[in-house]
Amino acid sequence: MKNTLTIGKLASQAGLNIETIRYYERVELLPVPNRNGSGYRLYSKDDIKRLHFIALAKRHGFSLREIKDLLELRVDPDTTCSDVRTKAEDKVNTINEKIVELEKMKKALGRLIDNCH
Amino acid sequence: MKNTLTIGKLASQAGLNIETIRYYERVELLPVPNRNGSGYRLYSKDDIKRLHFIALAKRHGFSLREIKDLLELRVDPDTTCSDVRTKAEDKVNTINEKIVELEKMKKALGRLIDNCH
DNA sequence: AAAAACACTGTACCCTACTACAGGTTTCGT
DNA sequence: ACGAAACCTGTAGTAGGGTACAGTGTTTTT
Repeated sequence: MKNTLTIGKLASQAGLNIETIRYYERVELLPVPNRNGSGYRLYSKDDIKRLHFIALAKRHGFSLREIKDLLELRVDPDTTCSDVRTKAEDKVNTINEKIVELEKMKKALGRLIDNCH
Repeated sequence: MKNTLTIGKLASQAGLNIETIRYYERVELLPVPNRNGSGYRLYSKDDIKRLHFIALAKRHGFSLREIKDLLELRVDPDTTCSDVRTKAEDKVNTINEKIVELEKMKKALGRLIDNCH
C-alpha cells in the first residue's frame, strides 16, 4: 500500500502519457491519489495494475464508462455480495458473447484463406 | 448482385443512421454504390453483410481504419493469394490474442464472484 | 548554486466516428 | 395532382478520448 510512484514513473510503467493519467483522474477512472508535501501525486503498484486492466478492457472495445463500471464492481461498498455476483456474471456473459463473435470472425477469415487455392 | 435497396432501406436493415452510411462511403469503408437515373444510391444484400461485419469488428475494438484493412483482404486484386493468406493468418493471430485476453478478464471476474462468500 | 528534469493547474486543441441541418430534387401514397 | 416522405450535396456541430502547451513551483544532477 505504500505510495511511492510519481506520475512520471507511473506513466512510463503503464506505457501511457502523463496527461492521460491526469485525464483518467478527471473522469474518475483512477481514484484521487495522495499527494506529498508539495502537491505531487503519489501512486502505488495497485494503480499500475488498474491501468493495465483499463488498457486490456479498452482493447476489447469497452468504453471508459463501461470500464468504470467494471472497476467499481471491485470496490463499491454500497453493493451487496449478491449485487456483485449478479453484475459480474452479467459481465462474464458479455465476454462470452464477445468470444463467440471472435470465433465467427476467425471462421470468416479461415474461409478467406481456404478460398485461396 | 441486383442492386435494389435505397439508402434508407439499407440503413434500417443494418440498424444504422443514413448519414452513417454516407459517412462510411466517404471514408471508403463502403464501395461507391451504383446510382439510379436520378442519382439515388442503390445497394445490394452484400452491402448489408458488409455493414454487419463492420459492426461486428467495431464491437471488438477494431478502428474503422483496421476494419478497412480487414475488408480489403477480400477484394484487393493487387494482392496475391499468399499475401491474402499471410494477412489473414495475421488477423487470426490478433483475434486469438483477443480471446486469450478475454479469458483472463473472465477469470478476474470469476475470482471476484468467488471472493464473495 | 544553477541548470535540467519533473511536477502542478488551467485552458485549448486534436482525432475519430458520427449526427444534424439547410436548401433543393424525386418518388410515393391517396 | 399534390403533399409527405425519401433522396441528394455540402457544411457544421458533437461526444469520446486523449494531447499539448503556458506559466509556475520543486527536486535532482553536476
